[in-house]
Order: sequence, then structure tokens, then C-alpha cells
Amino acid sequence: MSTPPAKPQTAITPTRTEDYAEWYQQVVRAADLAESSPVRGCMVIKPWGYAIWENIQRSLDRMFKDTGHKNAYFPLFIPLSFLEKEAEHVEGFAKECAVVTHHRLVPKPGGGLMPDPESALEEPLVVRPTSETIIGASFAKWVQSYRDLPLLINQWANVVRWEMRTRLFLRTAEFLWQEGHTAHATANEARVETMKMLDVYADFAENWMAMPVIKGQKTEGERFPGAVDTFCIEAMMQDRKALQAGTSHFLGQNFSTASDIKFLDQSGTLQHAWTTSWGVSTRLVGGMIMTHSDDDGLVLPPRLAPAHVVILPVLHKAETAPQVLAWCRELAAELRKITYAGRTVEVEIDERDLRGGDKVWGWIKKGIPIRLEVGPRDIEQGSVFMARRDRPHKEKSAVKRDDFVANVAAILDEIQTGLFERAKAWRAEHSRTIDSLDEFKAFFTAPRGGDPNAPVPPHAGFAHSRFCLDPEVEKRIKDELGVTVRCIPLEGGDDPGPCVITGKPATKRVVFAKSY
RNA sequence: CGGGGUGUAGCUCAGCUUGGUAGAGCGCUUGGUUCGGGACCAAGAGGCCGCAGGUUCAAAUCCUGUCACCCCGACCA
Repeated sequence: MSTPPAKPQTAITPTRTEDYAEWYQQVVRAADLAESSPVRGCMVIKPWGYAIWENIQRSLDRMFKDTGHKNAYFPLFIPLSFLEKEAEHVEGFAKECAVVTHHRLVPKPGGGLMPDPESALEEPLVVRPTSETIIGASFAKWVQSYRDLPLLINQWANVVRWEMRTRLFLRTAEFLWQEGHTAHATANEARVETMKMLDVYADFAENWMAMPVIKGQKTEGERFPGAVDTFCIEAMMQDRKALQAGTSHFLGQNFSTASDIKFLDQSGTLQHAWTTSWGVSTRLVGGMIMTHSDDDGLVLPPRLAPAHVVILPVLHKAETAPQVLAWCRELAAELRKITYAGRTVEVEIDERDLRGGDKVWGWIKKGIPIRLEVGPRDIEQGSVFMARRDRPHKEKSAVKRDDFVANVAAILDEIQTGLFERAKAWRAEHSRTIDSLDEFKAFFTAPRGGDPNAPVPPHAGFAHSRFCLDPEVEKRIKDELGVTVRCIPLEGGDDPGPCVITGKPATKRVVFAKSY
């Protein structure tokens, strides 16, 4: 018997190719990002994970403000009647709403507590699944004249959608997000706003998350309930499934009509305003994980990393320990004066009384971009031993201390850019232009070993194919292959020819994929 | 919400078929030997066996219900 080839040891089991879904959960856990909670479908976001969200918030908030938006805050509860105002909107969200019906608890016979029947609310309150209607009520008061427009508001908040199947970060019953809501005097202005914010999202995804995205429009079937047009950014994960990472909606006058947002224009005519809404959520953290992480755990794009550099002092010799520590602290202080991507370089010194290997692997699994090992020998030579999370873990090199200080921002940038290029290459590798139905079907039919309950194996990726945009056909394809139109790309999609499914004339190529 | 699976120590799991005082490895604590690296030896701490009922002299084990998690669908950011 020959021995099987030795499998390289990885910090995360299983690996991505062995079981992607399980790998994802293990990465989240190993990096200490979040955990499930006693509440069904709701997660506890732990400090390392929350810091990533804070970084997302900080940079997006800056971008929102730079485009003229102001933050505000609206109630968590929405009167049921508000939600009923927009027909498609109700229909879309009714199935997944948490509803508050009482305001007091009383002792239950036999122990425990129960809602006091006497305290039933006259009108139930819905925990917001999104805030168009409650914000609309405010907008209706705030807008009287064309001079009040445009009204550009953003809210950072939590929302609740009673999802049937949840996954940490990707889909939770409660999630954190931001929702922008704007009102404009003309349809055109509102459309410009819709596209502007889509651009902001794409810019953020690519330049901060290092996650390449395709900007596009949703088909009728995938549109936000109540919107006239929905636009999105779509990214490819490492299992080649698509992730909708952000949406921007042109709402037309649907919600302004429902909420009575009216103004007198310059000619004295009473008009309904034109509104938009747009949002991204903690799902972005899931997207970031699935875009960059490897079989050793989380890989963080430096611009969103809670900390950029960890210094691991070699402290096991008592006589040199104080000196090593002092040297490391001084280095850290100097690094913290450097600015990278709008923040100072954030440095951790891991002084914990742990074995070196344990510390190193802990930080690898947390995805920190740069690790520095510093011991007496390095100090003697005025150097640090550097390892980068975007390189194999054994690849370490001695770098002169002062060179490192001078170059740290450049190195972080190189990692950031490298991650983006790698993700782009991955997407390119798994995208195909497909013009025949047979090839299309083959592309999306992955063998499952005959077990209908088995986890879904990796998908082929994105198919760029012409499509006639018939909703019936789209539904059929979804039922047959589990594949949907992720978006109609805004850029580079024009290519008239026969629809890949029906052969009917089509003007554009769309992106087909399986999705989260 | 339908189908499948799993709940036993912080983690991964064995024990359940055939009911009889709760187990292993990793992790944790302490001591020692090591150590520019996920080490080794020894001694310890730690569990109402998801929860609630039932059957039984006796339940982790059998029965019923319920909750949670995972996978496959449907739904969705």
C-alpha cells in the first residue's frame, strides 16, 4: 500500500473545496467575528467582527456625506397601517414581519410571564423590515416646496426580516445596515441620485473591500417591492455563487403617493416628489469573508482591517523580555503615527503568555494583514521578521525596522491591491460567454452524487448570455436550474443576437448565476 | 414553511441498537522539561447528556411533544 499524498495542514477544517458552507462557518468562528445567539436567526457580533463593520460604516458614512447626505434616525416600530400603504411593498414584506401586539407582561398562571390581554395595542406595530413608509411620513411633513428638495437622508439602523434560513452575516433575522432615502423634484434628478449611490457602492466594494462587482439592473422578478427600478452590485464568491452586495432603488412616485410627499413646484403646481432608497448591510462582512479568505482562515483587506499590524514579541527569555517589549512598544508608537487610508496604522502587541505558534496561528485565522515577530536577535540587527497574510504563512523575511516603518503604508496598499486583483482574476476565470442552450445547461449542472440532500457542490460561475427578459422564461430557468439573472449589466452588455434560452431576439447580455 | 440530519465538558465527538453511578481527544488550571514557534511529561478542574412530559425499580439510552442548529428546497439583503 502506498501512503496517500500528505495533505497540507490547514488552520481551517474543512477546506473550501471540501465543504464551502462549513468552511465559511469555521472561518467566522476561528476569526472570532460572530456567533449565534439564544434568539433564533440572530447573531452576536463580537469585537473583531464589529470593528470591521465600524470600518465599513466610517468609510461609507464619509462617502455619503461627501455626496451631500445627512444622517437622521427614525423609529424602530412602524404602525401596521403605514406598511399597508404601498400595495407591492406590503406584498413583498408581509411574510417576514415581526409584530408587536402588546405592551405589558403579566404573571402567567402556573409561573412565568405572558402578554397582558388587557394591554393589546389598538394598532399592532411592525418591527421595521425597511423604513420607506415611516420615513415617508416624516418626508411628507418636511417637504412643502420645491425649495425643500432635494431631501437627502441616510439612517444607520437595524432591521428585522423573519428569514426562514439564516447564516451568520449573510442572512440573519436582525441585521445592521444603512438605508438612504431621498426625495427629488424631478424623475431625472431621482434617477441621477439612484445611479450616483450605486456608483458609491461600487467604489466602496472595489476600493475598500477589494471585492470586484458588476453594476447592473435587476429584472422585474428581482425588483424591490414597490420600486420602479432596482439597481445592484453583484460579486462572485469563491464558491462561484453570486452575492448581491448592495441595492439602489428608483422608487418613482410610488412611495411619495402612498405617503403623500407633495410639493409646490416653481409654477405653483402641486406634485408628488420622486424618491429613491439604497442600502448595504452587515452582509458585506460575509461577502468580504467569502471573497478573500483561504484555508487558513480570514483574510482582511487592509482598509477594513480592525488592526493592520500585530507585533509578536519573543518573550520567553526572562532576561531579554523587558528590553524586547520596550522595543516593540516604541515601534508600535511610531507606526501609530502613520496614516493609512484615512486612519492611523493600528497596531496590536500580543504580549499574552502563550506559545509563539499559538499566537501566530491565532492572528493568521483573524486575518491581520501584517505580522511582525520581534526577538533579541532582530533587535540586535535593527530588523523585524515580517509575514504577510496575502502570502503563504511560511514566507517570512527580515526587514530593517526603519524600512518597515517607511514602507508600511505602501505594503498595506500592495496587499489591498493584490487582493482585489486576485478576486478579479478569480471572477474572470469562472465567467464565460455562453451562446448555446446545451452549454448553458451543462455550465449550471453540477453533479451531486445522486443525493438530493447533499450540499450543493461549487458552481461553474457567471454566464454572460443574451436573454429576452421574458419573466416567464426567467422563472422556468430558476425552477429548472436554480439559476437567476443576477443583473443586466450597465456597462458592456449591449450585444444584439438570439436569446440563449428561447432564441428570440435579445439586445443585451445579462449575468446568470446561482446566488446567495 | 416542507424534506433530511444533529443536539452529551469550552471545542470535536464516542456511548444509545441490547435502559443499570458520565467517557475520549483537543482546550483550560498547576508543576516540570522544552521553546524564534501550532511541543512533551505529570497532576487537576470542568457535564441535571437541548428543554418538557411519559414508560420503568431504574432513562443520555425507549416513547411523545417542543426548541435550536446544519444541509436540501421554497422565500429573501
